[in-house]
Amino acid sequence: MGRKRTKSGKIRLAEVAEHAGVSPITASRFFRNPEALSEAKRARVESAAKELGYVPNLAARALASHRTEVIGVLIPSLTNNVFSDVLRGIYDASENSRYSIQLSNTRYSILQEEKLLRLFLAQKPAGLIVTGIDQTAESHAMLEAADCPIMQIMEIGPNPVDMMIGFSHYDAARAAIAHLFEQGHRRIGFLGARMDPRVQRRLDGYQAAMKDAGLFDQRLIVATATPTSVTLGGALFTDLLAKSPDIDSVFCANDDLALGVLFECRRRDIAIPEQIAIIGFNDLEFMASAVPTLTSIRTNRYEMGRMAATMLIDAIEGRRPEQPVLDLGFKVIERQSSPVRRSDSRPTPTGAGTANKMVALPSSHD
Amino acid sequence: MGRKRTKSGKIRLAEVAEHAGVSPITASRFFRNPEALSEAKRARVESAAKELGYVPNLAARALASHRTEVIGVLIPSLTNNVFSDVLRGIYDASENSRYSIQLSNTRYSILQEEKLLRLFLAQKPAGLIVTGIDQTAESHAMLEAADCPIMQIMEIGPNPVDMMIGFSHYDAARAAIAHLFEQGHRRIGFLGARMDPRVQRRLDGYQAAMKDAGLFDQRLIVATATPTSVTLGGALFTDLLAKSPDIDSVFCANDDLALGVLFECRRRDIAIPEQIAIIGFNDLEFMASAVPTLTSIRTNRYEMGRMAATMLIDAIEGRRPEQPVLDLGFKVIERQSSPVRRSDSRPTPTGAGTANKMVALPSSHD
DNA sequence: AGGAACGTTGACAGCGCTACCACCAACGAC
DNA sequence: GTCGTTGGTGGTAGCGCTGTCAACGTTCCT
Repeated sequence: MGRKRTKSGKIRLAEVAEHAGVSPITASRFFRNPEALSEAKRARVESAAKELGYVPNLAARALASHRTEVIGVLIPSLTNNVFSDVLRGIYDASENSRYSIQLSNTRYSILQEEKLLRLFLAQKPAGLIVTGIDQTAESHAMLEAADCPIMQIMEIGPNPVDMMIGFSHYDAARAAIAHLFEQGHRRIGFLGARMDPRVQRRLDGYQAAMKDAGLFDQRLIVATATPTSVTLGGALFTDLLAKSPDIDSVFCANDDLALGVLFECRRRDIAIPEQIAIIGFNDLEFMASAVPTLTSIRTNRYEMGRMAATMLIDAIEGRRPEQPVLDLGFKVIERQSSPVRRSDSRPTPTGAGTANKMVALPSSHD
Repeated sequence: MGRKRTKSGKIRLAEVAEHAGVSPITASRFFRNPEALSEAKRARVESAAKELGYVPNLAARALASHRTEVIGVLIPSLTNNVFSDVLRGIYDASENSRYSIQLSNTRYSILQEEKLLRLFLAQKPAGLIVTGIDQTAESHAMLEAADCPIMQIMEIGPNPVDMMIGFSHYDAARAAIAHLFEQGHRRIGFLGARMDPRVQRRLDGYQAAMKDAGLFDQRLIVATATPTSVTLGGALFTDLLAKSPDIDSVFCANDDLALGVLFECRRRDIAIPEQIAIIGFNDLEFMASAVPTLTSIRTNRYEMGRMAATMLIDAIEGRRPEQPVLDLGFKVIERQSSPVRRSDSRPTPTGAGTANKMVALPSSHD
């Protein structure tokens, strides 16, 4: 059939064109912009390609067209459940597109991020997804100068490079504290691990809420740069108890820590929620299953990834979104670990806001 | 300086060569095989490249050389913690190599895997990492015919396509059951979710061990195709209790299920380990932190990913391993959820093997 | 001394595809 | 009827790099 083959025996576009009785350029157009072809030729090329089992050579395409069909994704961690949900959304959204995902791990280092960004940009990606809004100045400049759509995820903030999708960690933390206030708690501890920018903003939200209520106390805060884990949750809670034995509740910056606190309370025979209330962050699956079930802040991680990739692909293909910044909000999911305190139903401290329970809140941008 | 530039303003190899006062091909060799150059030219090219900020065009390289520097990775799930550990190992190992990772999600479908394999192979990857040993016949044929190194991970089995790294899920399950036998348990339930080939083999191992001991009972098995979760663990355990109220222990095919069982026991006021012993699989981090701490089978997931990528890269570069199949084994990690039963110290049933506690076992291939 | 052998370098010709421009018919507007 | 205009098509000329092979100088052997 095909008289000329590449050494590897692969079918080239020229063979398809010949088989279909059209010029190579017409065949090429079929794959890039089928609408430009007449009905007849389109059908001919299509059947020829199928018959020959043609698969385009992406390297040649990239070389000739000066662009690739690669979407670069920079995330800080592969271990963290939070990111695997986001990633799943990204992969799902890209699956039926022509774009492929190129994933890299910054390990929570903005210097590493800068290095990877340089690497990515050199290959002219079709688009880029980066985590957060805390890039180095150099990274920021590169992103600004990039000639492809950029999507920042996980957070929203004031100066999007291009598009942005996320939620306010600050507001979410405030809502968590507001919830505990409503339930009658006053001595609310904070547990944080890793302390990346997003956790830091949760801490900021916590501090603001506590200060507004006149309840701030430095001794209520236990934070570490150590990567998060369930075990660490127990350890941090132990520290917290040592510093502030009189706490009535704990806000954990993520759910792993909350689970660790739950187990530590079991070990110490501390009753949840009677002695200590717990609220987590992210609403991982196990929170609804624990005993007692654990209150948490639900964030739309899968949706965030899916939307990010979808919007990015749209932008790549010229369909720029009307609204480049999307706030996916969060929900306070109330469970057994933070019920209303009947015995102590003081009014909600002022200034702490009033989160509607179980209702999605678009986070107002700081 | 550079008088000729690509439209995008990028430095090309030719510029570097000119700047260094050598021919383009010499400059090219510097990046592929620096040892072939003389000391002097090597230094000249190196400094010229650095000075100009040269970044090679991978598309052009791929087109000219008929190969890419991409390692394709096919995994069944992005959600499962197990795979994120493996992936982290793969990414870590590839990070300082010239190879980049192209990840795709088969969603536990061998048909999807076949499709993705076809796609990958068309782009001539430098190497391929696939999960498990249960490919379609078509996939298997493609892998056999591929002209790049192939690594199968997560399992070991009799007929490696090329290289293989993993452990025997069958043996690991048998070791889990042997451990429970040793502790004096007889009515051992099995809980399984998803029932992918690896979980199936764990079930096989469980069944074989139980049959060998003359303790097999179909009513002890609860398995579902539903994806795993902590909540599901509770539900499956509830089913198990309904079918076999007299169980003395449960082998959970993964740790999420084990955690779900733990919580369900709390809800039902079933004492662990006094009434029911629990053993999980994978030894996720939280198992050591739960109350009581949970016995599990430790598998070397990160190491598996790291070794897989390392060996694959070695093979790509011509350093084929002396031993193409690597058994990473497993460990029984004994914790509070499965202590020795003093009150009932019958001898270990025969035929169930005797796993050395806490000692790594290379899994003998079925 | 002559030749082989080696290490180092360069010229040339593409890899498979697409950007760019030119072309041609068919059509309507004036 | 002439002129644009449009939609469809094709020719040409690379994209930036590397495979291949030839050529060169040097060293070592006989």
